[in-house]
Amino acid sequence: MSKQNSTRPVPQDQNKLIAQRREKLAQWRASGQAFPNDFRRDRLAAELHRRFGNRTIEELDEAAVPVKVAGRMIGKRVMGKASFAHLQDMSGRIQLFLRRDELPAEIYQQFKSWDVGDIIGAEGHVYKTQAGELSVRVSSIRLLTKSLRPLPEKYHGLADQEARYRQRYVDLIVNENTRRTFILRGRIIQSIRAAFNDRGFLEVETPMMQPIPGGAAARPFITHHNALDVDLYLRIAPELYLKRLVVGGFEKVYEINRNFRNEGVSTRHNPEFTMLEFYQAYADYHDLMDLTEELLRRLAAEVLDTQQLHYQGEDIDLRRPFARCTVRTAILEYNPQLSAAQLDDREAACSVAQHLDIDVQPHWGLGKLQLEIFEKTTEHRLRQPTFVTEYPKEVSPLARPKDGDPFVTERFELIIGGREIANGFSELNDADDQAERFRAQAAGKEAGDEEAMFYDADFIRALEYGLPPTAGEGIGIDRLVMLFTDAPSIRDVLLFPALRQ
RNA sequence: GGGCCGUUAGCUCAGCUGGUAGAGCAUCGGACUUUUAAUCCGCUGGUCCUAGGUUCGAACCCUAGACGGCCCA
Repeated sequence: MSKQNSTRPVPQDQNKLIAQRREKLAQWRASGQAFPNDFRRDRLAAELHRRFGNRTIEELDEAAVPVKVAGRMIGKRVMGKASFAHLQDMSGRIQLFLRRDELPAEIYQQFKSWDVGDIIGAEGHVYKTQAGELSVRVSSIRLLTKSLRPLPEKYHGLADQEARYRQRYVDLIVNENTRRTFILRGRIIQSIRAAFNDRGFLEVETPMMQPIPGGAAARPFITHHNALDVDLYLRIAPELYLKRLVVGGFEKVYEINRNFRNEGVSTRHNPEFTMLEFYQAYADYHDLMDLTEELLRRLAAEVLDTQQLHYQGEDIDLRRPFARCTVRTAILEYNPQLSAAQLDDREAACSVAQHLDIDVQPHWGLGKLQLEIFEKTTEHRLRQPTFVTEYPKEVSPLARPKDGDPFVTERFELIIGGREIANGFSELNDADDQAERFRAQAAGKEAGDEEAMFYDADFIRALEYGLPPTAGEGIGIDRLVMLFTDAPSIRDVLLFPALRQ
């Protein structure tokens, strides 16, 4: 296909197929209103299958239930004086059965000239064919919208990845699996809302445009507000605003919305992606791990009707208790050649990292080195659901230090299929400690670390009013949907993934 | 940012060692009153991603670029 001119006007009648359809539309226009909007359907395809699918031919003939259906004609088989067509609506497909002699004069001739892809409305009664397929036996039928462009071939559908992403509307028309993925995505989000509402959480919305981007280590997008004449950042996380709400007394809050990170695109990264974040006062990271485990089981049961997932050829069982280990013990378990002493000494860890081809930066401390070693050697090997805990304080500037071991924090990540699904921790609610951590981050930024955090004075002020002991967590919705829909790329779970123009 | 692969009819794809491009489906015309990848007969349909270059001659070889896929950073 032509890639460069997607924003330029395309020449009309650029090929014969479109020209033929335009000619049909021109004739249709000449005969009256070509785009009528007064047809009302009273059934969806799935409803017909559900209610009448197991009735016999005789029962259906006897009842002769009148129905009106509408949708896109996705198949058409003309056999002379009788025809079959398939109509696709939001819920599924239903076959139409038409006989010339049962339709008003001329209508059957018109129907024969309509094209696969046209939007039609049909009225008739519920019927079952000799082959046993539930159908609507049509007594009248109308063309509601002429389709000017031919659909992809019915058997192979649309296979070209680029076309599927750029023209998602076509992908959705012809690829059942694509429809299924996005229906499932909607259900997952619906179930998440239900789960949090049931637990007494309040759904909130916090700024997407922030004067100080915070809550994560990432490069932000910058935009400008003309009237106020200020630069604003698209948020990289809602975290600092949600914690302000807990200070305000909303002790259980959650938000499902978009985050933006100005980084590369890959099968796991899109510049805008959807995140669930939630905060619960009077809880700690252990409580959140328990909650997360229950949440995933509930979602799977509600949405997939099973707790055994199949992801890219791998079985992932949510029924078994999720494994729990620390960053340090996980590294040692998966790297038997390493000793604890090598992980606990900066010079030794630095040498280990360099041998792993990690591009070690001089300002990295032991905590950052441990994290890099973990990500390089261990994370991708954690296939079954695993909570990895006790991330170093150095790489967790918003997390509460662990009592008795202040080198690490009360933080965890949930890894499934080698990928981070969730990240949560007991929140740092010591305003002075947080101010100190922000200063360290700001110093890192000065030194050239583009992902380091800004000092957010208002957030410190909020903490000074008192944040109750709180735990908070973020769950990447896109990655969760990938897992549940067996999608190899994040682009497969985004309706309109980011692509070059 | 790097490596590998890809881009040919509306769609899915062939196209050998460089000799002027093919199939299936769809479309169009015809037949057909229970088909469902309907069937049968006949006919259409091309910016071979773009721009240069090599060559008597380029879909094919070379260079640069665009877009996409996968992997790595």
